[in-house]
Amino acid sequence: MNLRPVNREGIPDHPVSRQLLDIYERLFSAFGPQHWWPGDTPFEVCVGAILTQNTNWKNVEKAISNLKKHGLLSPVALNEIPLENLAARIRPAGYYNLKAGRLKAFISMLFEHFDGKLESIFDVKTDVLRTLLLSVKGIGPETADSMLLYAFERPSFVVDAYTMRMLIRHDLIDEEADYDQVRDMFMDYLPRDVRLYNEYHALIVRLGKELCARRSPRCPACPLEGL
DNA sequence: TGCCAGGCCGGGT
DNA sequence: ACCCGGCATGGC
Repeated sequence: MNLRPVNREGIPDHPVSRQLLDIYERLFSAFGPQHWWPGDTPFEVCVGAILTQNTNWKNVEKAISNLKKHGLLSPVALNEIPLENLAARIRPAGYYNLKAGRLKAFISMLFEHFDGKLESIFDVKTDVLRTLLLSVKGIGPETADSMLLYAFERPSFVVDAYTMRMLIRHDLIDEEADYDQVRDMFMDYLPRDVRLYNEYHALIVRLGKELCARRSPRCPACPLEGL
C-alpha cells in the first residue's frame, strides 16, 4: 500500500499499473479508439464540459448547436448575452438556469484573469490552472479535469460515475473512495500521457454507455469480466 | 412508463 | 465531516 510506482522509461512497474493497463487494453480491444472530445475548439470543449454535468451528451449537442446557430459560442458573446437569454438557448441540456450561471461564472473568470482570451491559458501551469478552475462556482473536479485534459491538453485524469462503478464492480477500489483518491491512483500508476488519459476516459464512458458500468443491470458480456 | 444521463452546490445534522 | 435534496430536459 505504501509502495510508490517505479517509473522505468515512462512505464511504471507495479501490480496496480499492470492492472490499470490491462483494463485499458481490454477496453481498447473491445471498442477501439473513441476520438474524443466531441467538440471543434477548446472553447467548445469547455462549454460542453459544463453543459454535460449529469446530463446525456445528446441533449448537450442540441444546446451547443443552438449556441452556434445564434453566434454565441465565444467568450465575448457569452459575456454580453443576458443570463435569461442564455438559459433559454441551452434549455435542451437541462438544469438550464443553473448552467447558464455556471457558464457566466466561467466566462467571468476568463475575463478577470485572461482578458477573455482562452489562448492566454495555455501558459499557465497545470496545477495552478486546476486550482483556478475549481475556484469557479459550478466547476467541480470532473468538469475541471475534463477541461484540463480535453481543452488544454494537460495529463489530468478524468474520473466520473462510470469510472467509480467500473472500479467498484471489479473490486479495484472500495465503495468509499473519493474523487481525488481515484484520480491519484490513475496518475500515480500510469504514465502522465495526455493521449493515454484521453483515450482511457473516453473508453470508460463508452463502456458505461454500452454495457456494465451503467447503474444496472450488470452486463454478462462485459469485456472486463474475470479480471 | 419510469429511470437514467460524462455533477455540483448549499443547507441541515 | 457527512448526508441529502434540488436542479430539468429528452431518450429509451
